[in-house]
Amino acid sequence: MATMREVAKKAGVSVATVSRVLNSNGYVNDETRKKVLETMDALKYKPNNVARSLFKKQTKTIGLIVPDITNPFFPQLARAVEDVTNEKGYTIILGNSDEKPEKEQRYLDILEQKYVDGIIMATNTLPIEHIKLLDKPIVVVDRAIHADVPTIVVQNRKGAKAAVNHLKGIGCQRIAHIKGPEHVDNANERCQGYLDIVGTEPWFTPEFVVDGNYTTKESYHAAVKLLRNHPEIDGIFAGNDLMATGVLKAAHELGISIPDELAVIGFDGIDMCETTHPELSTLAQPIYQIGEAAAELLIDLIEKKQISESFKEYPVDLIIRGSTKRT
Amino acid sequence: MATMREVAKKAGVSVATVSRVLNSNGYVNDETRKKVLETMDALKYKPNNVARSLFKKQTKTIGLIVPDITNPFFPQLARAVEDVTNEKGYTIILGNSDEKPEKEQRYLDILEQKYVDGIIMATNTLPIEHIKLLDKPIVVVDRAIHADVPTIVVQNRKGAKAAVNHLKGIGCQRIAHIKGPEHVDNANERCQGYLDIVGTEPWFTPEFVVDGNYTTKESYHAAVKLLRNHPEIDGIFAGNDLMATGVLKAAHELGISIPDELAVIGFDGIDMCETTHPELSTLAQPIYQIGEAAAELLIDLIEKKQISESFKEYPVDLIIRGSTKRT
DNA sequence: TTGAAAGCGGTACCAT
DNA sequence: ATGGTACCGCTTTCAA
Repeated sequence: MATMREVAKKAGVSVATVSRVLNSNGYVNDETRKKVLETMDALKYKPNNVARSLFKKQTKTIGLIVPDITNPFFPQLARAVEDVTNEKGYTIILGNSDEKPEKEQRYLDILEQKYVDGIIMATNTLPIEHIKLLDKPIVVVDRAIHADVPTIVVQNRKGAKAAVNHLKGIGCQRIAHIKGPEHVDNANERCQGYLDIVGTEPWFTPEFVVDGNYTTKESYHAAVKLLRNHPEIDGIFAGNDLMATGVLKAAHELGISIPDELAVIGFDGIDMCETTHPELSTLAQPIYQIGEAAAELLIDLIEKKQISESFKEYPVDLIIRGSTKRT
Repeated sequence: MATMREVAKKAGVSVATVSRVLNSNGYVNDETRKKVLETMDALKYKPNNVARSLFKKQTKTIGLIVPDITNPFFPQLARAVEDVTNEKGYTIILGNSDEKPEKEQRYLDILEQKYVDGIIMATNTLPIEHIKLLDKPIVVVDRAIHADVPTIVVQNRKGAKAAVNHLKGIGCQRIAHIKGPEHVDNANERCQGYLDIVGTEPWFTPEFVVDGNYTTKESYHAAVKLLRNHPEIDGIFAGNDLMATGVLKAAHELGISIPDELAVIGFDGIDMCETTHPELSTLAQPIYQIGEAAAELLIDLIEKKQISESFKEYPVDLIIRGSTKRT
């Protein structure tokens, strides 16, 4: 790879001049510029961004840490982040944390050493102090961890209430909840929303809340057990769509018809909702928008622009599909 | 952020010494080392990887370019790549190309300027010369583009044949194919495999091959039309699982029962196969393994290790599930 | 065992 | 309009 010095030498100018034409700032004679440009071409010169970053102290790179890119929620988010940041010349480093604080911390350290310009992170297992130690802009998505940290989330509790109310509205009498992981805030909030609505009903029992760990498989097993023990259950609100598909599977297997015997609703609004049969009702998060908003906020933070609001809570949207559409 | 100079100064040694303890090479007195280590701690010193990269000419970063991370095949692949490379101290930059040559080329340029150590790429729209111009290790996955480029793929044609033979085996008499994008090699190979088996059957007509562009939605529309025009079709081989779910939807909507009236099989083996109802038969690629193999190959290339084989073609695995399980 | 100093490939200030 | 040069933070000879 040719360096600036080589270009300068061959073109018979100084590196300063080459730098000027490269960045088109400062004065440079048209003749000279032309010659330099030609030499760059001839030498197939490409600027070395590492050197540039060293001086400028900015890498035009941002870190994106998600629990697991394999969970369909996150690719959509990542895509939005990439689209927005890429547009502005940034590139993203992707990391999976598996919700493990050590992995998160490790990535944070690495990203810091790589001098990324900012970080977008979906987590809440990490102590807030560690995040504050970072002297880089950071935006947290999906899970609010602290008022001081710029955050993009959705109205989990409100959405959960809407979900359960919808189930009640179509006539469900016994509504159960498949809950996400204990240590994940949004799982607890959604569970809380569920409890807000049915927690005081005479029929309610804590047995109606079972753990599905945000995965299809665990939800499936939990649902089979639940539905066997409690055939009276006629509505299930799953903490996310992945778990809702697990419920669908369980119902199919037990010969329970959906939505008539059992209505099912999820949360998230991932693409998969439309590929199940029946299609899955859900509380759709504006996933792409969240990613966009996070990316835009982060870039504003990086570029030290005026920040209008560093905490955004998006509403979620009740989407009624076959799994809760009774005739 | 503290720099090496600050550490050196505070510890009363030279930067060279600090560098030595940092990289544990060269001689350094135990006393001195201890003092340096302490000062590093006190100053919360973290080495600046940009500076280090500039000198070493390696960034411990690799680029991963996929068509669209939103397509469920790629997160699984990305995850494998991340797991393997991260283990060896690398970090990944993710890029979406949308199968557009300009975007691919743009990313290649950016990655080159960022001095990534190597690139893994799923594409075949890019002219081979452009790839060869790159003086960095590169591994191509999912789509073979040229014998000279290290590649990890699967036996598409063979797998497609197995899929169609399976359909025939369960008694399908009229088998159609939903095809992926024209410009994607593996889509053509799978189509070719289909034609190998049924192309010469007396009933075969080109109308039985329709385009689904590897997406659920387009496949759905194509399938609806196809099944309306040709009610005699009793088996469909879709070029990927996403399109197969589109077929499932179409069949449900048209009141065609699966698998008895219509058997459906996909290709890829993404997780989603198990969440549909009935579950989707498929030719499963060892997606995670492919990612691992690509990552390992790339790292060997980067570290200039002996390469045993630079072209690997994995077999695919016929997984029979409800969508082709006739009683 | 330690330090001085020359880079790595750019940027930007200060002269001219 | 152009050139000389110090410097970004680290690594690695070469001497001492």
